Amino acid sequence: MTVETARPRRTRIQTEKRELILEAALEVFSAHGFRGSTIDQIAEAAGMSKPNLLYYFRRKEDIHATLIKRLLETWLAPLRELDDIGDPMTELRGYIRRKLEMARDYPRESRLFANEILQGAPRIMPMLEGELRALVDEKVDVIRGWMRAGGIARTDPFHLIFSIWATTQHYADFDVQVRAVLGPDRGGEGRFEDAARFLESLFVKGLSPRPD
Amino acid sequence: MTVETARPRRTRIQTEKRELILEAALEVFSAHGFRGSTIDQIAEAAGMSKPNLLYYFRRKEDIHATLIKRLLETWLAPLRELDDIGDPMTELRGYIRRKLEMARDYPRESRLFANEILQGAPRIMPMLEGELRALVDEKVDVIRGWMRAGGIARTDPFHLIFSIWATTQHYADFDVQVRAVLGPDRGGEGRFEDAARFLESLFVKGLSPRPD
DNA sequence: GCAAATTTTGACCGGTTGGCAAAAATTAGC
DNA sequence: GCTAATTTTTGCCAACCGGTCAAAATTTGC
Repeated sequence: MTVETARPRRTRIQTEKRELILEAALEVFSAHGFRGSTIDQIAEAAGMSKPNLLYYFRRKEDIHATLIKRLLETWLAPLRELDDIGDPMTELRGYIRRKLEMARDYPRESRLFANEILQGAPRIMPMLEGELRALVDEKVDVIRGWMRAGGIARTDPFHLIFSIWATTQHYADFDVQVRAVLGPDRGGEGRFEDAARFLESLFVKGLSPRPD
Repeated sequence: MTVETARPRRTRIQTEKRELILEAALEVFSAHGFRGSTIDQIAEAAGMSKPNLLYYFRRKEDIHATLIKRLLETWLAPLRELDDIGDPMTELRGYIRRKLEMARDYPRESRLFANEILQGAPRIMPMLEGELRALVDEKVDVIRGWMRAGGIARTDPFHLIFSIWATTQHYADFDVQVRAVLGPDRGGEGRFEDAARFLESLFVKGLSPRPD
């Protein structure tokens, strides 16, 4: 028995306007959280009136839900790519770099997610306990395999994943703090490369097998 | 020229009730953010009526501001303790442990702070650019000294501090995600010790000088 | 170019929210 | 025990917020 996902035939205008609204909503929600954002704000950011916006999304919740659902796809992609075959250390470095690139290129998505988790994940709890947990369990097994094979040091794979999430997403979620502390970007290749270099060396050295 | 901080002589009841309100407000604000929280919620959590609460704090903003100001004191304390004298690696391990203990013992404060930063730090920007930045600069110098002396590996001290903040606060701010992924606490010494052990080994190994 | 479908607008509504004011109740000082 | 100061309650209001509705404007299919 399959669930009918009644494909909602959309007109050209509907497709365009919905996209416009989602873009505006991402901007607003990521900056003020769900309750902190008003439909009026989103409507104004999208350049339309509130009732007009509500013609495309009947509820504020619907916009948010659509945004979150879409975000999760991109969000878990890097972890999904963590591959069994291939050199462990190279795989992990790749994962860290991809996560860091996401924090740089999609900071609003990161903050939207952070907002949701901070408030107790009221709308995505099932996904955390289901899809996310299953995926992490799967990748933890991969990492454990690497540890047994001596490719990386034996540590807690769960907390390893947490620490990669934390350090990379920090640059999106705590961006204003990072900027305030570092001051105006002083030339060079910029913060991103500095952060990438630091994290790479921290994790590579920190996880190298039998160092003494 | 000193700024007169007109000491507001308080009665016994005022002292007690204000404390009660702040405790309730911390609970509410940290869970729902500033805009997501209502005075009514806080009043109910404090066991009093809304107008009664407003007798002690004339505005919602005032409660929040008081909370934030108080939080910052405790928040920066661990970093202030980072001491020049003493073994570098021991100092850093101590700092990591203290930050992790704070995430465990004061998760609400951590989330209050995270909420504030996430929303662009509208109320504490000056403090970030002033007090916090100065303190970090000072400690960065200490760390640089250690690096020159060969006590720890040469890496970017700013990003080192960021990564310690990120990894430790993660356990408070993203608590629900950590719980969802790890599942019900399965015996043993618990998550806290696991996290402490992992982070300690990651940073100690990752920062040890000339490993090869 | 015309009818039907779609999109946009403006007016509105009920509930919530932050905050005020004044009176009533309580407490503190003597 | 009486008075003045403090605390609490009741009642309220104006602004805001999510959402509805019906009519007007526009676009689409032919």
